[in-house]
Amino acid sequence: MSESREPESNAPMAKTYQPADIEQARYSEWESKGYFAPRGDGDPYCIMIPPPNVTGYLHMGHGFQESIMDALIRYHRMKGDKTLWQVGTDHAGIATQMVVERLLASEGKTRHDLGREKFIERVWQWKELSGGQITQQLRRLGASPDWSTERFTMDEGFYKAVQEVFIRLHEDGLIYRGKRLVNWDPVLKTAVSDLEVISEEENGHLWHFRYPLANGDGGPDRYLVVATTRPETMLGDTAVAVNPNDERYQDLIGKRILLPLVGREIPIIADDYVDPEFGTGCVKITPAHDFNDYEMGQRHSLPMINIFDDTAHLNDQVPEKYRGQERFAARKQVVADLEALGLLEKIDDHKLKVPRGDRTGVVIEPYLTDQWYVKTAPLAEQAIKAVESGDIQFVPKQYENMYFAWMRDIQDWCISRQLWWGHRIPAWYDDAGNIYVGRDEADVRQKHGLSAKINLRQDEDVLDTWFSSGLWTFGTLGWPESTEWLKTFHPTSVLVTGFDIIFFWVARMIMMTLHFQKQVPFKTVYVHGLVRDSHGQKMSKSKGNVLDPIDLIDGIELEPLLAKRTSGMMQPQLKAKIEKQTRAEFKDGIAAYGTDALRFTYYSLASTGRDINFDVGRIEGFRNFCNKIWNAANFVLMNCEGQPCGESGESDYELSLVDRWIIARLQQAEAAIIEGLETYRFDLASQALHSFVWSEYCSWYLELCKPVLNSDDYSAAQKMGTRRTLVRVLETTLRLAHPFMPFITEEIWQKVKALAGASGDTIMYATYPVADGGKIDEEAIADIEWLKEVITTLRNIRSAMNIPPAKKFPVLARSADAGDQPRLATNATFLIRLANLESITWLPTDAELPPSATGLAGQMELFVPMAGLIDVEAELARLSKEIDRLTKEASRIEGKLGNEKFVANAPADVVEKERAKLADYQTSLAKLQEQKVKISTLDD
RNA sequence: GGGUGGUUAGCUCAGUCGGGAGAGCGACGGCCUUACAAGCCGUAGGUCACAGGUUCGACCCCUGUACCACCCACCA
Repeated sequence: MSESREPESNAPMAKTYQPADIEQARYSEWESKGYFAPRGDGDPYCIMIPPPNVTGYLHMGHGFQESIMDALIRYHRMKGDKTLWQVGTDHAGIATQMVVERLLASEGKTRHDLGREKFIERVWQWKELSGGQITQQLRRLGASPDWSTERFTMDEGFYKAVQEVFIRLHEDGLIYRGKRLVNWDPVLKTAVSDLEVISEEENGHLWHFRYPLANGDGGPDRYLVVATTRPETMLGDTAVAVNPNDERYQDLIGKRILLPLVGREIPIIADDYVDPEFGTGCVKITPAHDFNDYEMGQRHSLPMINIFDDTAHLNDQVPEKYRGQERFAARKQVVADLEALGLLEKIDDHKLKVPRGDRTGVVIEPYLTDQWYVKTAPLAEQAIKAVESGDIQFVPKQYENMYFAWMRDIQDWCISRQLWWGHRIPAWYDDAGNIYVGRDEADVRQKHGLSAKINLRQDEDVLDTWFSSGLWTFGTLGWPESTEWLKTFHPTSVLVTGFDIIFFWVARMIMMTLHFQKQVPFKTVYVHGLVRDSHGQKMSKSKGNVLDPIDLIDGIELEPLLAKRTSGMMQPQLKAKIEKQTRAEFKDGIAAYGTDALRFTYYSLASTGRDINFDVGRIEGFRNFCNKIWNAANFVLMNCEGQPCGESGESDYELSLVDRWIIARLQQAEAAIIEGLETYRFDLASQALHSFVWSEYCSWYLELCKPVLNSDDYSAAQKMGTRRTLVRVLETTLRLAHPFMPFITEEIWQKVKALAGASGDTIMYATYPVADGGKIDEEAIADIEWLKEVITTLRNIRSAMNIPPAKKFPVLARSADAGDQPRLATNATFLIRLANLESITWLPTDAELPPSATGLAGQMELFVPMAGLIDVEAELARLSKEIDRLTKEASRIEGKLGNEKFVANAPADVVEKERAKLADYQTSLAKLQEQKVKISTLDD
């Protein structure tokens, strides 16, 4: 990493592009000068950053997402909008608490050793220590948020907003406390929401047990067979259910089972839920440990026996033998004991969905506890309408279906977490168990007229992290105060996010914001895909395929990269494989590509609605693109510095055909790039920019300038016109490219702005180019396209004939098209230079031709005399190939035109076009065939 | 079980209104040509997943199938 230095506008440009020399220095300058803050009186434009975890680090997904936001922000800032990019971080309750607990574990302690207060202190310390990392990394990406208003979801203001929201929702009857089954993570010892449970299919078993009938009901020789995937829960069974219409069991409904191992008598009940086709048609019912059983238990008023403690070990509701056993140990024991009793009928292999915590990966236990809930139905109704009405639009649109499907079937949201790190729930209990909600204890006492004698204790739990992030768009702008910023920037313009948090975050933000702010939080949701590795694999530590955006910017040697990928692994046995893989893919480590190249790679891959596969080969190509721009600028400066180029508004210049052509192409590029930005097609925008810069400006325009600038045949006015165009198109291109490649564009812009007659302290505030249709000179475009075709044809002959690049040769030309001769005359200099010709001579149509290699450009025939140059065989082969191609094309069109229905039904202009094409091909074919005959005779 | 997206060159992907299949990277051949070898010039490479249908005409519209990815759902 290079040391940062002050940018020097007057210093000559380095020979090659060295991003490390410019990026950090430029960023410091921007930030210190306060360029990122909103300014001016334009239309407000605002993006809220999805707040990354405060103790997190930047990964490829962030890099992608922030790059997209920054492009939008820089584009709108340059357009003159009053632009705010609100930045901040999230306290990320579970994730952060887990990190700190892991730290404690390495010291041999648990959070309980410290106690709540000390533990929270410890988390704050950790936050102060590591909290700056991700925001520093954001800076490395060139992100331009307004750092002066940075927020944190547990800062003072958020604390107030969260309390306010909780209290008001409670007052509105939209928050309630209830005892019911929740998803319980026995490692974290907290409830989690439905979204935090990932169910995946795993191999398991279906155990069939015999449940004998109770003594008075025909037992113990009569029994039912129940099937279960979770034998240990039988200790909490309070019924067996059958389908009411199942003929096999009609006589048993209402009778009783003597539950084995436990000795409890439980009823046989009838319920429609039971599928007679599945298993034996008999289901054991454990209302306290299964969501379906819970509902059935409620329907039939069954007792609910909770047999687990909060770590999923058996409690004293079970026979003594099993108490204290871990759930999977208990499973084995129960099966063994039932088998010993002769009650195990059989064990089948069975695939089942196993619910696991998304953080811990442990099996989630349905567990009966008191929790706080948000009643979501009324909120969801508004949220659905907002999207239906188009007040909020998803890009791409198909995500709206996903959103609707979830919203229409939304469950109440369990918002309490049995954690320590987070917003503590503003509720207090008296000794009688009455609940009071308020800002603090004093507020509660005052509000409810509770004397100091009454003992109050605050709820121990904290709120789900997403509860506070749901307030992000308005909470960051000062709510509940009605601030100027809130009025100016809310609703925000667009939310840029991944599909994975549409339910977690986007949906909840929409509900919360509509309820409290009476506005949508954002007008557009741009949903981007997941960044995967080059083979489409998810990046993960255990796969060892993780790329760090900072490593792509700064580069990294092989050894540190290996160390990074193999350290701190959960599964050390994968180390060797990852090492081998990494060595194979990055035998020389990763080069330093710089931020601009990384960003451009993201844009080029950002088509909508699909994940992106990140290939390091791509970034190299775009680093080369940066170098291309760098060198083009070098060339422009070499030719323009100290020379008149109309920088002071002089008008005594003359624009050539070539100048008018590149200006026209620039307008087209501008239109395409803006279209891409406006429609979130960053791939199309970046492609348009790339091809304009490389394939038009560099490959053709710069080359076409050289003859003008280096020859005495052109007037001062013509030269000035060319220099003026050269530098102004470059300057405009830099502005066009700035949202994508902020650093290199600023660096070069500072050096060319004066020559281009531009001024300003930073390109960030320069106006974004707008296409001017009046500058699209169709004639110039047609002429230069013609010129390119002629040059390409001649280069093609050179290559096919193996004429060395340095060897000049003469060319003869003739044409039936009257326009060709003047075109040729006008552009002869360019032709000679770019095709490296000795001469070019116009022939009358009836002139005698020497034996030549032939090429066609439109109607014009180009001849390269063969004397000493041309390989007859090669030329025959070339002609044959071209004749073949044209013949095929011609016959295809003949077929089409021979079809009466086509001629009758297709639009006239289409038919006419086909006819013209055919005529064209036929003329060309005739010429080539004539040549072929002529050359063949030489062959003998 | 329901739903969404995808299948186009060796790889990664564009493809607008239905009318002669494109880009980048890679490959191959030739060049240290006075901005750039991180470059220049040229070349090759496609049964647009498959099967039907609509149409004068289908990568594109319709139906079905296969495979891949993802989302949702309570079958013990």
